[in-house]
Amino acid sequence: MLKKERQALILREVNIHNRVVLSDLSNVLGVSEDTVRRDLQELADAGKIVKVRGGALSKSYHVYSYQENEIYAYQEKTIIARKAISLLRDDMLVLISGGSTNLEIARILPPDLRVIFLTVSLSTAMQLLEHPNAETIFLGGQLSKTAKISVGGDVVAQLNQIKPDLCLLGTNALDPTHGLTDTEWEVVTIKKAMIKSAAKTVLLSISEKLGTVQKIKICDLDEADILITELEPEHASLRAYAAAGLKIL
Amino acid sequence: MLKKERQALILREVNIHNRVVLSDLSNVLGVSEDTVRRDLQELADAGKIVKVRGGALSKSYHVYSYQENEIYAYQEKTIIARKAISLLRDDMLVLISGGSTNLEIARILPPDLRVIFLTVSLSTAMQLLEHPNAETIFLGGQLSKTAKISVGGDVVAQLNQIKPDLCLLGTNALDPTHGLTDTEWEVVTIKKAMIKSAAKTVLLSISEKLGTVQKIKICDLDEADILITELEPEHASLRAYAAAGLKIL
DNA sequence: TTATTACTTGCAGATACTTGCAAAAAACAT
DNA sequence: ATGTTTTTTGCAAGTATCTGCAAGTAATAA
Repeated sequence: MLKKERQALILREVNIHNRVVLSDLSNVLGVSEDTVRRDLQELADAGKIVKVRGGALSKSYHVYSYQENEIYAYQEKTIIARKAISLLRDDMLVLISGGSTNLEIARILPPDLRVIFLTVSLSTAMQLLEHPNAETIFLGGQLSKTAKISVGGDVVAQLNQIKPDLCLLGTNALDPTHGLTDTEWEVVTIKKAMIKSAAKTVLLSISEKLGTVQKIKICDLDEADILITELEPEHASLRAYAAAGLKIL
Repeated sequence: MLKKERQALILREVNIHNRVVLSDLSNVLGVSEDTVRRDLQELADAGKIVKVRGGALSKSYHVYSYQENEIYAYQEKTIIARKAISLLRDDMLVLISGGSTNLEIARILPPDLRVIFLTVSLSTAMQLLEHPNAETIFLGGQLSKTAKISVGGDVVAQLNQIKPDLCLLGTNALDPTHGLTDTEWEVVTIKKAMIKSAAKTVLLSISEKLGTVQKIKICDLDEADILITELEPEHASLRAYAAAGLKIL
């Protein structure tokens, strides 16, 4: 059998069934596993499949790619993400919300970190799945078209039954006197439940959002524990938040 | 034998069998391998065949290679999606699985259709959220890294408590005698529960998957109700499935 | 931990390809 | 027809690629 023929057959198999196993291919094609492995490697190098240990997967299963340039204030969010990651330890149970900062956390999560994540956000979940050692549990429910997260009583009920070590909460608006606020009733309900559920709540916010207020209140600042921004902890604009009882990172 | 004559024979052989092997041609034509190699090279230079090491392939054989970013068999999947959509009615409760065919359904869903979707697939859910009138409920649980769907007992338990009108099930492998099969234990468990839960199950499959078998069985064909492929319902390769009790669309 | 499985690397035999060349064949002109 | 030119062909030497094996390493499972 010609090499190209063999590779075309492999590619076809991957495209039809989404995955192939190396040893199966070796049997079916009548060549050594080494040869199949090299074929898979070539197809992967050509970007036609995704090579994984013991076989290969169709590329369409990995279409979710996110373009860092499109994210507003990308630099700041990366700094925040790094700080947040420093709080994570192996075997923690971490509740994580949606938003681009949390997406960035999921993206740059150290590969060897073994954490169990609970999330209500579709995009955060998608990104977490790319991580080799993270386990991801999605709290299901009715999906909000705007926020792209699970909302509704079911989610709150599920949140009441768990006790995560940490909640990484993306914020919409944050103010020393008005506390944590947001725009959507459904989202507020979920965030309230998340904060109540977690042992510690970490607020993630770019400094631009400091001192801004939205229409619906989630909670006062003292109900959260840690605030992470891209600024130095001693920065003047953070003093009011430290005074409100938040630990600043 | 004249050179032109020889090349015409080679070209015919390539067009009929999609492939030729250099050594075979040398024997059949009674010329040295070098000569055949030069002939193949000329035909390749003229763009009539594709030269590969050890032989040559017909140009159409390479169709599979040149659809990089596109979904595999996109045309076929669109046809299937349209047929599946014809089954949907306002106010139906529809269970929908993952896979690119279901993604296409979600993408081309008529905007005025008011359907409640239940899904375990992250990407299907994402796409459904783009629809103005569809309500989407995500059945949460532990997420499978490979299939990107919720798996585990929780999901099965949730599925047991609902009675959807329709289940749109993307298939991996389908065979008249071996029934519906798949590659992953967790996925099989979920699909079983989906089929059991729904009043009617619709199997979505491109014709290439017909007659293929994977390692783990989901169910026999008679446990599903409708089969949708891109082929005409009367097509010969569908007869065995109709005989097994499936309605063909 | 150990056992197992998959992967990497290097290597050697096999196979296929390139190049140059000279003989054979074909084409052409006289 | 005959000789000349051009093209084609087969061969040989050297090179490149492919393939399977083996030893060692890394990742995963028990």
